[in-house]
Amino acid sequence: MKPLGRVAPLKPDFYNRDPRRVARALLGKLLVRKTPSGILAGRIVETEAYLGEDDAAAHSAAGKTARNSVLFGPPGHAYVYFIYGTHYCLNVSCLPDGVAGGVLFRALEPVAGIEQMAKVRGVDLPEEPELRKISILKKISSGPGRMSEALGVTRLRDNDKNLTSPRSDLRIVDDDYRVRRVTVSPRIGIVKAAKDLLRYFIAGNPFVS
DNA sequence: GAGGAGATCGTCT
DNA sequence: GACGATCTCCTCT
Repeated sequence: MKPLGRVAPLKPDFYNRDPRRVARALLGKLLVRKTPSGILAGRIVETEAYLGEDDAAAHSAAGKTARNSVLFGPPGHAYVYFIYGTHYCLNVSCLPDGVAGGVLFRALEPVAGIEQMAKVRGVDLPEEPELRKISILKKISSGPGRMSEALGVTRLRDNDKNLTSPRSDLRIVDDDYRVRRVTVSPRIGIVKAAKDLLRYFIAGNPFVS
């Protein structure tokens, strides 16, 4: 396995299909951020699919605006939005240029740069690895706002970034991790289309939000 | 551990 | 002018 910063990102074709399939396929992949002080990475353990103009809960439901235009663009681009006056959430666009759709990243299992991510999150991480309980590690990147802060994702910095470019400092890579079982449930925190089973997570993974 | 309220601002009505 | 694809802190148990 090459160093994480040198592994090629997933290609546009991976995202050029139904968001439900992308959301499921993204589980187990690594979300990687390259920074001057090192690599930050987490395994994707929880996602949600947003289907586009037919999905009442999706930002793209009311049509294209300046805010959501990335969702209508080519596949594999980052859609970052600001919510509740405090948090950023990261999505990736799906389907061909001109067709809306995306996948929200909801939780990561920290893999690399754990100390650096804990620091920016304000999480007090014990020196001794055996004292780093799951309950502490979960505070780093379990939840859409938390994982965005851990990786330094902002709208200004990352919105519309091409995650499939070899030059991108934010990318998704496959390290051949095999997901055993996926569970599906309703999406979190929405009112419209609240019953649709469009949330996907790795069964039994403790870092699910 | 559970539940409730406040934070805080860009976006759309 | 209302509200949201959330998180944290505080209180009560």
